[in-house]
Amino acid sequence: MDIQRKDVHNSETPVLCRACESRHRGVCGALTPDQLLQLSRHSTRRAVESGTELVGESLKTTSYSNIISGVVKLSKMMADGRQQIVGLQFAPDFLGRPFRSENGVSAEAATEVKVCSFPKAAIERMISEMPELEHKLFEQTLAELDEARDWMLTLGRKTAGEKVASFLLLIATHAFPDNESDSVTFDLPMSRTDIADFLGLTMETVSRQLTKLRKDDVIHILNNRHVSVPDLSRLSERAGS
Amino acid sequence: MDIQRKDVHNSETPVLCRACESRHRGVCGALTPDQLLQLSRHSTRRAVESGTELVGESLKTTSYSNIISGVVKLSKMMADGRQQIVGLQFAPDFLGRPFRSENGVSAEAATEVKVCSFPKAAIERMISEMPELEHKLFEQTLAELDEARDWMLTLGRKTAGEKVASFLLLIATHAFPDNESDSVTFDLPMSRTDIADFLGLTMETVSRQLTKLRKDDVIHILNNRHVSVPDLSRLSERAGS
DNA sequence: TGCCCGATTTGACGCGTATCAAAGACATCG
DNA sequence: CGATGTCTTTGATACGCGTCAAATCGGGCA
Repeated sequence: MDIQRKDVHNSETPVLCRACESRHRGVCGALTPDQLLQLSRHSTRRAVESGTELVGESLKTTSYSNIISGVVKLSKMMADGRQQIVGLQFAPDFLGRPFRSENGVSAEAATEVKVCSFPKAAIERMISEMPELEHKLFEQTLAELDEARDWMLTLGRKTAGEKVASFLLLIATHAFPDNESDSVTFDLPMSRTDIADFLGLTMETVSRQLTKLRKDDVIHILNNRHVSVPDLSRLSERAGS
Repeated sequence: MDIQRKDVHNSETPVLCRACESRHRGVCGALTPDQLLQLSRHSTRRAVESGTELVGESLKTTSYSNIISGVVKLSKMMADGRQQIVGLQFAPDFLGRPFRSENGVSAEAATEVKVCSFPKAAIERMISEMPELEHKLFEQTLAELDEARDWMLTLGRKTAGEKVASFLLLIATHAFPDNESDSVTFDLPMSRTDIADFLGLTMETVSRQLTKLRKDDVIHILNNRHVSVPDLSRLSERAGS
């Protein structure tokens, strides 16, 4: 089972509502059936391949999207090319921030991504008419802020080994939000270079730390992407706390 | 002129409204005179000294505050004591997040801080009655998220020298949001240890980098706290971008 | 199947920052 | 005004991670 598959719903209806209504961070739980219908008239569903830039300067300013499946990375870059991934978004997160033109974050598909997009004007009208909807977006933003701050602790204070373990734990958690057992299997949604850019490390250091976790039998890796964690608590220990 | 003084308004009226109504990130611009009056009946204004914990487990859950003056640091700590400051809040920021009990961030006065507090119940009632107010809080949260992500780039990808320059720039900017000239003078709102915890460095490294900036005449420091920057653009170069 | 090319791993080495320790500055209080 | 304690600076050394380079892996395609 891979991450993408995990977050796909089996409905084929190309409307925003069906894609996300039952998910906690989705934006549509706040809408009435009528409103969903209205919104879905303007929405378009599409799949983009890994590496596609979803938000640079262009797309974001004209539309918003719900992530149906896949993983999107948000990143910042310095003038000299140094890059930092500042967040990962999983289905059913909302992509594109209201009331902002742009602040220098670019969004790129980390895996193959399916999104349901609709025009900026449509969602902004609905927001102004429906406090409920704004509340939903507010909740997601608060959750993102929490995640950003958690990650600041990781970036600023953890060792390379702890960072890599934290990353694996993050992916395991998001891929299986309600996993109860102590073991998990999943696919890494991104390359070693991306992981390094997320952790503030180099590719080589990420690789070495993964090797160390493998040698210590904390994880198993197949084909560079399939990861299985036999005991989550041992991984958690490695992550610091 | 020091940072605290800068953000104090000259009104002595102990109501929330007077303290923040004209500031961009204040929460009260959205309220009508009647509502301000109503709210100010429940509000209490107080000053706390540097080092006081404003939000650990206790205070935050029962009240919200507007920062009238001073600087508040938000931090996270690992089990073994490693600490990371995940944000600084200046007047007229709002302290205490709606719809959340707590997520492990503690808030501590970095300088002497004046706050205007009011009961959780009062603000939550007003929020539910006034979309405007929620919108205002949403805007602040979005701004905090931007700042958090900017700082993630600093933590993950900048060198010690760039980090320290970025910090000075941050303080200069927040102390004088609309400074036009190329030179500024301000007081550091916190100790070297705090700065280190904000930058993901050690105290010693912060000290060495400050010394280097001083030797290169990018900044001047008096009494370990008074900083003057003759040319902001030179400091900005040191910060990376 | 075998070749090719990008991604990943592994190795050797250097640098930047942490660590440990001591000296110096500054504020408080007798 | 000098003693005391805390914060800051400075110095010497160690080590983790970055850098550069080469080897190996894995997937795509003929």
